[in-house]
Parts: sequence; structure tokens; C-alpha cells
Amino acid sequence: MLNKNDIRACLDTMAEMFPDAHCELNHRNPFELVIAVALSAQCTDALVNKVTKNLFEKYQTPEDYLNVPIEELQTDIRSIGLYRNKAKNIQKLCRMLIDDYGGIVPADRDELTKLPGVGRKTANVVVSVAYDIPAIAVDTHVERVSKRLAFCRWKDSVLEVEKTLMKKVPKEEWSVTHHRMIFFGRYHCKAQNPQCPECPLLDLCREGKKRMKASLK
DNA sequence: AACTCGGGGCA
DNA sequence: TGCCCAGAGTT
Repeated sequence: MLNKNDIRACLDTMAEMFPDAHCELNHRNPFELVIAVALSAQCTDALVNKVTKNLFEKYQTPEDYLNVPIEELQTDIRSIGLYRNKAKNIQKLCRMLIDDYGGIVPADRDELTKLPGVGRKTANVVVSVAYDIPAIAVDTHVERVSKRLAFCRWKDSVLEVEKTLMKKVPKEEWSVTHHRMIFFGRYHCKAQNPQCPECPLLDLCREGKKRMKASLK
């Protein structure tokens, strides 16, 4: 595994490659952020943004989502896929926010995880983006990049990836690190067709060197 | 750890 | 057409 200094060098390079890396699902308030990120599972962020644009004009409060029949909410988010479960989760989530949290999105990762449709990744995004609490949300991009660059072990679980990153990255940089790695993973270190030949991190990348060697044969 | 949900985007 | 997508829940 890479040491702290090498990891820092990688992250600095990612920062140069994507200086404006940010949360593309960022919205005006914690409530809208929870909805947007919960909707984003197994779906592109562009599609989520297309849906939430109209959604957030129509619904502003948890009560608003509960005042329509489930079928109507399903229709409103139909184009993102998995819409039946997600519509059901949103209404249950709104019910819990009202009944258990005074209508306020909790600023606590473990409390957020109790909400339906909110897993560890979504909860980490919400606390870090909406409440400025240090957290590293490990999604498919962060996991893939961490493993290719040997920030962690290849066979690590998602939770182990998160723990390793928290150990090797200064706390005050967790949130930006998450965003940089996502941009790097999405636009450069892509799942199917990584841009290894033109990657500035190739010298430090175990997987990249392996891929380059394999492509020469 | 493996499986399922799912419409849209893209090759 | 076939494959994949800022995951989560269940078994």
C-alpha cells in the first residue's frame, strides 16, 4: 500500500487536474441534499439533477411529499429508475423526519443511516456537504481509484476503504479528498477505459503500470 | 458475499 | 442490443 506521502502527492495531482471538484448534487438545504443523494443510487448525477429541478419546485417540505399519493411521486421521479422503491423511501423518510426528528435533517451520520434509502455513503455526503462535518463518502469511484492506486488493499470492503482513507488523509481534507477522487475516477480513471497512457500518476500506480504492460503485448 | 431493483444514456 | 450508472436493502 502507498504511504501517506505518496497518497498526498496523488491527491495534490488530482487537485491540479480537477481544481473545481465539488459536490454536483449540492442543493440549497440539507433536506434537498438528502433527497437528491438518496435518489442518486445507481443513476447518473445528470439524470438526478434533471429530475430534482422540477421536484424541488413542486415539493419544499416533508409534508409536501406526504400530501400526494405514492403514484404521483413515482411519476415525478420515474426517469431515474428504481423509482418505486425510491418514492416509497422518500415518503417514509419524510414521515420519520416529522415524527422522530422535528422535521430537521439530523447532522449525525448514524442517525441519518436510520432513514430509509440512506446508507453510509449517502449519510457521509450529507454530513460533510450540508453540515461541514469531516467525512469521506466511499462510492464506486472512490473505491476503484483507492484500489488501483493502492491507497488501500485490493480486497478491502467499502468500510475498510473508508477507514484506511481516514487514517492516511488529514481530517480537514476529508471532504475535498472525496470530491477530487470522484472527479478523477469519473473523468480520468474510468471504470471501463482508464486514461493510463496520459495519467500523471502512472509512476505511482500499481494497476496502471500493470495495464500498460499488458497493452504492449 | 451475492443478489435485486430499473429507466435512461451511450457505444 | 448490451452494458453501466455519486447504492441500499435483503437473504
